[in-house]
Amino acid sequence: MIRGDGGRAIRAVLDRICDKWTMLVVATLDEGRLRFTELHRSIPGISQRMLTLTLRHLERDGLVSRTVYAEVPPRVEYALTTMGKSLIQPALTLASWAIEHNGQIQASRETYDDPAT
Amino acid sequence: MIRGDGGRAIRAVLDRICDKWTMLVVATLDEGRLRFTELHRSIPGISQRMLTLTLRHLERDGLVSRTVYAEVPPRVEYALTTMGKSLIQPALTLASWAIEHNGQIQASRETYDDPAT
DNA sequence: CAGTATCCGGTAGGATACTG
DNA sequence: CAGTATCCTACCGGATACTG
Repeated sequence: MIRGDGGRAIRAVLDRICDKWTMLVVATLDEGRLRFTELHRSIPGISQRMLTLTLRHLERDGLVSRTVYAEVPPRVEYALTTMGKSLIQPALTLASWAIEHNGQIQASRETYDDPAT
Repeated sequence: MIRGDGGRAIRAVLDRICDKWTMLVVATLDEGRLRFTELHRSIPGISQRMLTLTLRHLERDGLVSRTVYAEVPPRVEYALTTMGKSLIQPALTLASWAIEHNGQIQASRETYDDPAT
């Protein structure tokens, strides 16, 4: 199935979720709707710029909803849409694989990098 | 789980499979062991350079095995390792999600990009 | 608070040419 | 056949400063 369309299907997802922050933002929002600053605090290391960009992309793709409240000071809340939530399970499947095989991969790298072998 | 370690687990996979060609190479090798040129032909658009790099990374991570036959002209065969094969299922889960939601995402983008709205 | 604007360095990856 | 070696560019993403 992956190669069925010349890789376009799988690439469609990968292009969407494989940047540095998207999965992390989605995973964070899985715990509930959050404001911009709360997200910023919840994701260590992300810059304002990248958080904004990531959220805009997710909003454009319909994975995240953005709600602006007409208050002073302004309040903006982000939440996963139904489609956004549906991404969590496939992502978890992949995450499980990562956790399960991370040790083996690290070991393989050390062997590969070791000039003595 | 995704955020449990600050996103390191999921990022470990993503960093490994999210470059432009890795998943496609893995998926192609799922159909059987192949030589360099066969892979090159099977994956439209990939350059020799990127195919080599991708294969080296996969080999380093222990996902792909490389067998050199002492012949003239040289023959090199690539195949998925057991761990490499184990990546296929999680990848398929993600691919299914992609195929299932691609239409919805495209629609969302068009709405988002339409200045009339 | 929730962004935008600008600058800037590193790197992914394409094109091309060469080799054991 | 199965790669290296180089060059070159686009763009990802960090740092910083400014704003409704």
